[in-house]
Amino acid sequence: MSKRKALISAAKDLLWEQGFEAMSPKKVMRLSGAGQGSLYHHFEGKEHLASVALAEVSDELFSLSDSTFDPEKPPMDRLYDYLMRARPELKGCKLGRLVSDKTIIESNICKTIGAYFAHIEGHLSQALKDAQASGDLPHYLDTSAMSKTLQAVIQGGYILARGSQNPEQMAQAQEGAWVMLEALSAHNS
Amino acid sequence: MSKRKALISAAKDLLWEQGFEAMSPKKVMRLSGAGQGSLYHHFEGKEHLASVALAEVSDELFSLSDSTFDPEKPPMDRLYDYLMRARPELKGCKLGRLVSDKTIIESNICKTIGAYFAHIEGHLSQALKDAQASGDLPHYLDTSAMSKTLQAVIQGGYILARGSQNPEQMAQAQEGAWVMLEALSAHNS
DNA sequence: GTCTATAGCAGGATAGAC
DNA sequence: GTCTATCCTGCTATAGAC
Repeated sequence: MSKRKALISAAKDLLWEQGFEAMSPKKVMRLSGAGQGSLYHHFEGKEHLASVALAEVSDELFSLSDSTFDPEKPPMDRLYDYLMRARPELKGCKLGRLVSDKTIIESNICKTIGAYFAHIEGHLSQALKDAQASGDLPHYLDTSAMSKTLQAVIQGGYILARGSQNPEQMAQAQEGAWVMLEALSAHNS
Repeated sequence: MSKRKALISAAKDLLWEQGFEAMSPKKVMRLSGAGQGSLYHHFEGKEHLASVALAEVSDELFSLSDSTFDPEKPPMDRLYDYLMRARPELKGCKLGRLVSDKTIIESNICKTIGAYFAHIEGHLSQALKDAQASGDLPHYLDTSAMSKTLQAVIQGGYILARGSQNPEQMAQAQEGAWVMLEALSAHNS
């Protein structure tokens, strides 16, 4: 593996484990086995490296979500699979975890995160509309608002789990969301 | 105002605005008008100061939530008031904002945050149970799971809003949660 | 492309005068 | 209690050899 790839890989790991602030160039170097020279030859600096690493992470998460929201699947299955998927409760969302960082918010990396959120929201919104069209959910529901709500349940579940140091918090947040959705669906039939 | 109080006040502001990592002793000193000596006389160090400051924040948030969840109020009103309360979308929850920080998670401050989450969860859980008792919500709903879900919507709403730099994301996440709850309530009657 | 050496600067804390 | 001076460390980046 080239040093460039090793650096990106190490950065991805550290960004997820420790966040942007804590991802120091030295840690990246140690974890990747590359020296200072390689880092600053391939990247303009820490922020640039993080930007490239997170673009890769974003790609991976896009793929994962596109598979979860496969339009061939019945809409309620898509919603179930998204809501109930096993998640790294205590580590957090690889992108959402970073929004508390000031540098991230003020940089272009923020756009990567926003684009990811918008992508998921689009999938959720579509699934909810499809569920209405197929008669699984009542038409009076505001699918645009609900798509943000369901996405927020996941991002918030990570926060609760980390704050309590208890993975179960995420599991219950997920479960509760599905229960509510299912109840709305049942009432509609 | 004593220097001690000034330091705590400055720390509270900085912790909310910038997080724990970014709250350097120097910034606290500049904002509070106190010198190094005062800081290290009254507190053991940065972490101790943050701990004291966040204990105060926790107290304030406890009071706010106790007022929101006044047991005299009808349960659905309590839930509405909690879910739809205006919030500092882009700044985030004064406590929840900090869970991405490694130092916070590994310190005793984490317990303060966990206790706050548990407090809110208790209020939500009680309100949901009361709503069932009063016939506002169907009994088959899992109130324990749903309380985590609703709390996660708020915490997650902050994440979405910050990641998109768009306050509207929080508003919609809130709105969607209330719409779902209301729909479950209407169906029950 | 990759390395080591070096530099500038800020974070975090201590010492000791007042 | 509060101040200033000082210290050590680690973060971030540059320089220049190989």
